[in-house]
Amino acid sequence: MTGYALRRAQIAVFEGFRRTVGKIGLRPAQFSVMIVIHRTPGLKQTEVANALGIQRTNFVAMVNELERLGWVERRALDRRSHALHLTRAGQGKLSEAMAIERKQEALYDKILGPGERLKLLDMLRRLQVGLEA
Amino acid sequence: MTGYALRRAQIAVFEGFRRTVGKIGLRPAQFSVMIVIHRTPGLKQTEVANALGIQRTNFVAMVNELERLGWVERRALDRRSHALHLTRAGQGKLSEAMAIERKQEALYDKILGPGERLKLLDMLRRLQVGLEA
DNA sequence: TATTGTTATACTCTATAACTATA
DNA sequence: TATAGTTATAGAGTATAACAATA
Repeated sequence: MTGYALRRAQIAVFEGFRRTVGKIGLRPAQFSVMIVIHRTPGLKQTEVANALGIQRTNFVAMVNELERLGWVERRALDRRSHALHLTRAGQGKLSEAMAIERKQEALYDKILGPGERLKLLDMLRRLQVGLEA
Repeated sequence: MTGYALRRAQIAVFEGFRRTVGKIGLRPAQFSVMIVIHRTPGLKQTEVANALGIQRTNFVAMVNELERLGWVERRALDRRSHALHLTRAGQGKLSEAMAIERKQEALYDKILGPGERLKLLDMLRRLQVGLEA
């Protein structure tokens, strides 16, 4: 029941994401990656992947694509590890995306009623952390 | 942000499902299908698929497998449509699964605090319905 | 003509094993 | 010996197009 409700709501929200933020060429996972790199530039690939619950093995292709798109760059830390940074184009793209996303969040606020969205985020976070512990 | 929180919580809850209900051989989607058939026996394939947001084209293989497992049966309504019913074995399997799932829901209750789980379900439902409208 | 079920197919996401090179 | 990144690969889940049989 809880799992089903979560799944359906997540699908609906992701669908909204694709219709809005998606228009400028960003998928949900790419958006999350760029936000982490923006907030903590210089993290290693594996660190970014771990922070997002992505396996480092699947993360390689993602970084390849973001690099190909010119939004992210790998900088050698030593001869086996790469630090991730947003390029100037990546910063711009992320700003665009966040502006669109803010409108979506405002929509969720409207649907749920005043203050309820923050309450929802808190419950989701507690549920996730409580289960992963 | 909301999408990300939803996704992470959903993954955590599904992971819990697989570790518990999954032990008796049911995946989340199969569980949801069997619940719908249990609540409204005799629905056509397409009706069950629609109720769950599954495309009828992808639903064929799911019903095939549930039939092969002996939990669901197709009964001809006319010469082109099938009504879906749980077999006796399917009823038993679903009862087992629901008993395990109830324990999981109790865990979510404990993690979230008294009454909060119902509040969460209500918000998720309103968000989903609000977005699909 | 529209509906129901179906097949084929492709694409994304995710999971595992194994490898290279470096620390 | 452990770590970081990588490749290859397989399995879910999901999406579209096209079709046959039937209403």
